[in-house]
Amino acid sequence: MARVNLERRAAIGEAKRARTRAAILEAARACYAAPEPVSATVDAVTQAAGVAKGTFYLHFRDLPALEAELGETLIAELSERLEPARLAVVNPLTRMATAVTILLRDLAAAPAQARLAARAAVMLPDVAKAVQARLRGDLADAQAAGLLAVGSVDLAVRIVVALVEQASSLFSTSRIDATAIPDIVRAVLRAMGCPPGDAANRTNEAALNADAFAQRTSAVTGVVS
Amino acid sequence: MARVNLERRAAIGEAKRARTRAAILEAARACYAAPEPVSATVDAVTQAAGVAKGTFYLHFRDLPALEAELGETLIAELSERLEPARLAVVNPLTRMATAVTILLRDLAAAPAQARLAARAAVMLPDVAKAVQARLRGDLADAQAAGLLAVGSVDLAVRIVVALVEQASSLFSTSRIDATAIPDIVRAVLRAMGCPPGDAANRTNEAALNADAFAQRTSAVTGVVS
DNA sequence: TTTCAAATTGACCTTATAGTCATTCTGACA
DNA sequence: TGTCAGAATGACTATAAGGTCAATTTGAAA
Repeated sequence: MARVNLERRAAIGEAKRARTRAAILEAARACYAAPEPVSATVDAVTQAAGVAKGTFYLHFRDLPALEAELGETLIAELSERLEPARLAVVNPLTRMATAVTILLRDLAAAPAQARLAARAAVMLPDVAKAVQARLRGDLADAQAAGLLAVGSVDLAVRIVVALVEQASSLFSTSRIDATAIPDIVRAVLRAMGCPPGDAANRTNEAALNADAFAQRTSAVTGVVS
Repeated sequence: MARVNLERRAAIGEAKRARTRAAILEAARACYAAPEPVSATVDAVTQAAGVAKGTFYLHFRDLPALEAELGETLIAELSERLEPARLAVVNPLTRMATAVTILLRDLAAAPAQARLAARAAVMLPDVAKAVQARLRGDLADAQAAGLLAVGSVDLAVRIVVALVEQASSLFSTSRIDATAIPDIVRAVLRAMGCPPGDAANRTNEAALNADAFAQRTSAVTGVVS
């Protein structure tokens, strides 16, 4: 009887395995983004993915492990979405305003994504941390340039995060729509210390920047049902 | 054998009953205000109260029913704490700033109370609604007086709530202390549309108002361990 | 067509929590 | 001091969720 090539054999299942793993991740995204909070359980995820419960544990140690991976994906997507525009804007406050505008537009356009983001910010500290790191950089620059009225950069970061998270939560429940975005961005800038007129100007500039970098939205938001 | 007076008999246990009920409510407060989020379960509450599980169900239909009652108590306490100062301030934005200052000072002084408030705002929508009703009144007045840069009163309310909730959460984890309060109040006022200088003036005025109404703090915050 | 390592399955176990109820305890009154 | 309605108890059931594993299915290679 002919010998079986074990290494070859070991590679056979990889495609199938990868497909199942992706299905579980995708189902988890859908669960976390569901309109009424489906409690994110292993049973719910596996049922949504159409696989048996045991299969879950072949691919992830437990639910937190899956959440961590999902979080990394979200961070990568956010980064890919925001960095190009951020790199193109020199003034730190306008840069921050541009990123906030793009982010809020995406969230307004995709409530499911907004729900996912809102929950990720609460449940996945790493996602929040990664976003805040960039924000902290911008605000530290602003402080160095004498543009920041808030005493500590850390507090300024918290203020921006609070406003964006609130907006995200309002988008996710459709209590506001995209037309409120400039109002929110102006409020963020004013909170940072911009005089009202200056805040309005920067918000307009941020909107133009966001227009210029508006391509590829679907690549990010199209994934979630 | 002498007859027993049944109506009289029915009233016998009332004091005992009321004491047990109060103990359960108090234990629930402690659970919700615990440093690391003790999951609020019937078992946890009854154990903290030193009563058997069945006793809980003699006094409350279920956990949501207890939470609703706890929420009403919190609303009443907040109202008692904030209304006197609010009634004394004429300008709506300064009134709002005064209320925010008093609230944040209380929360800074009592982390357990801050934790309770932070969780109540998320878990007990009625508490949040009641507070927001007052806030909405102030901000509607401000809009009528042309003091509001935010387009909709509703959005303005959300912005203030977001900032106060973020602050509450930071107090509850001791990531900021009371010295940050003026910074936060100024940021709130600026977000509403006050020019930076005006925001600073109103914040100072609010601090003086808060000083004047600083009595009785212990009556509110002393309850929670 | 047969083989077999890997992938998958789902019944089963464990733990945590909600909620019930027959039984026991308590204490003011007769 | 004995009575007994009401208060309290805690063992009990039911359910939901995490996690395991012996048995079954899959599919490329032989």
